[in-house]
Amino acid sequence: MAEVAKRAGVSTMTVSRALRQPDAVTPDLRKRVETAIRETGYIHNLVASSLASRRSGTIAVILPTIASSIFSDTVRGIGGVARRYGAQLVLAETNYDLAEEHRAVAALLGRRVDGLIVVGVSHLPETRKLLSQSGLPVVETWDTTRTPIDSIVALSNFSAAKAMTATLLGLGYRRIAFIGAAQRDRRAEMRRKGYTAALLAHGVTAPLVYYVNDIRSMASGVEAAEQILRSKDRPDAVFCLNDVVAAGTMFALQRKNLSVPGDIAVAGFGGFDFAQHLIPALTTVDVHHAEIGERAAQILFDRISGATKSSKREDTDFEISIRESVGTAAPSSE
Amino acid sequence: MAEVAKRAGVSTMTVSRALRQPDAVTPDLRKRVETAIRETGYIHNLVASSLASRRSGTIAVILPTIASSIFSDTVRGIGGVARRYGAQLVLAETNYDLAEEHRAVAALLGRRVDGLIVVGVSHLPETRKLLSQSGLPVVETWDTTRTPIDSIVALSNFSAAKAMTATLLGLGYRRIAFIGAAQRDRRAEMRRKGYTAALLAHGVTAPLVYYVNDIRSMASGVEAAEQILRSKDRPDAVFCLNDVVAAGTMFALQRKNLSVPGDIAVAGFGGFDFAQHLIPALTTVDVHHAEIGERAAQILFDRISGATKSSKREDTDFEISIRESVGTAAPSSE
DNA sequence: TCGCCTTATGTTAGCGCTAACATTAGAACT
DNA sequence: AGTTCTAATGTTAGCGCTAACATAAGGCGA
Repeated sequence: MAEVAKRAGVSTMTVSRALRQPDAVTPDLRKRVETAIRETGYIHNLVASSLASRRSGTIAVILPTIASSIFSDTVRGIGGVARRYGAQLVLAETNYDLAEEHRAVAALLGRRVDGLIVVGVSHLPETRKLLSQSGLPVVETWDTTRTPIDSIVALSNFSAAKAMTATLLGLGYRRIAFIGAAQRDRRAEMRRKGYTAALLAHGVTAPLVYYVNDIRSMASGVEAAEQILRSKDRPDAVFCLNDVVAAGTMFALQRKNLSVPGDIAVAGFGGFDFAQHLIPALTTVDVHHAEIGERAAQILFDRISGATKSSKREDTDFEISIRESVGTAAPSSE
Repeated sequence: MAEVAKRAGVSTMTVSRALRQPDAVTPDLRKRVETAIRETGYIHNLVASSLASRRSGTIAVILPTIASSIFSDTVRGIGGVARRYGAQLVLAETNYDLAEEHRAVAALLGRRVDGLIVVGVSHLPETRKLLSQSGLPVVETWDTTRTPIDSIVALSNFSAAKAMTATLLGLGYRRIAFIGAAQRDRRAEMRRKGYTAALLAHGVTAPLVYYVNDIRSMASGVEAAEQILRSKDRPDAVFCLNDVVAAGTMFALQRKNLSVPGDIAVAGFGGFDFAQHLIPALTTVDVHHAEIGERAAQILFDRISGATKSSKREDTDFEISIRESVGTAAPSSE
């Protein structure tokens, strides 16, 4: 930087300003600085800049997985807003593991990110402590709680799953199974509870719940289908914790010569792009992925810039999209 | 850090060492430092650490998209190796845009990453310059070239596509169409060329190429199917530049009442996890995604640690997986 | 024309850590 | 016991920037 300054005949401070707030520098000088930068091939050292300014221009996004497009639209939403604010995203993957989440949070705080967007509200106590003590803005997403760490863009997995289950009941399905996550995952668990609640509200007291190990992979649908077929009293509908598993289950059932929705209806959760294209088109709970990301990012940058002082809560909607994978249940023999 | 040092009764240097190379400190002191860290809630400032040590412990991964799981297994492969080396990943998405790639590279060099893994070998001249002048280890992947910037984990999109096309020809298909990318994308382009080369080698001089806009989305398959149906002499097979588009095309064709592979065969590229689960199971060029990531990361860390001095080239394999979406062409009337 | 205000640029002193060297204590030998 | 070596810890001097203040230069009204 010193060399650029010398070449442009200015102080390093002017170079710094030309880089960070071009408007604060006379056009003439700015041009000279830019020329000098080009000639020397200088690259602004953002590490030193972060240390001196105590702002890294970086925000952290912590999510369970980057596989299967589950959260990629949320990231896209965040990315769009981040670009407007000239911030860079650092993604960390936790693989649905709270200990890994803790490690990621610690590392990112060490890198002095300006704020964090986290998927989920379930964290280790020490992670919560770390985040709240850091004083940084934090936005939790994709789940709901009465005690967020800071701000939250909430989605009620419970209500959404309950609504889908109620819809299936309304269509005449009676033996509705739920495919949940064997691994600990609060969002999957809330969906299961929403499912159970809808059944109970309808007087059905015997939920049929099966679990799969890897909720990111369609292969789990094969597992699910096998469990379903082994059960003595076959369900007439299956509601899966997400669209990936639902698609896998739907295809696996068809491979076992069951017709969907003729013999068994299938519904998913998430409203992923691919769901509408499958044959049969997958019924799902449509969640506004990108919007969640955008709103979370907006809240975060409002806090970072100081425009907002207090934590904020926003709720997001969902829609039940009934497609071909769900029909109307034949009048049952009950 | 000064406070931690005082509390533990040591110098800051000892704290630094306890943090960075625990083995270089007496167990007794180490324990005292760890206690002090816990009591004070101290978080190691990696920004200052990076500045002082000139190493950030961070590597950049630059990819076209994080959507649709196209590169997520590659990232997973990189991540596994990075963890072993205690490095953190910073992901940047370019949306298949070289100007965005340039911006990402500039920003990441500014953050003084220790090395970069890039998808693709096609870059703006200034990006190439930036990367080679940086002196940092760079590993290009997922494509091949005789003039890599530094190291490369190569995959011949040309040969792979050629092999798939030859296989289809071998199965009796004669009017094979190719679905390519409307946007500029070297990997897609090389696949198209491989397709054309195979046709030519077989005496077919009239390639049938269609283009879709968004190669990350199954919706593009609908576009593709429409174009195919509009063509006056319908193809008997379609080879798509990737599995996502192939799946979309396959379903869209079926919705237009064509049977796959009865009326038309469909093949994809990539060997994504979901391909085998679809109905019909999707024929594809199987690429070892995770392996590409692992090998690229291994090369990168060998360079970063100084174990390797010179750039390295590794080639990766592919396999043709014929599945249900491709059968045997009925003896044609030609 | 003078002083006052505004805006553009420069100066100084760190940001919080670690490289490199200096020191010290202890072990191992004669 | 004295010497030499080794390993553990401490000291000093930055890493490359920018915050905060200081200064200089121009603009404007009276």
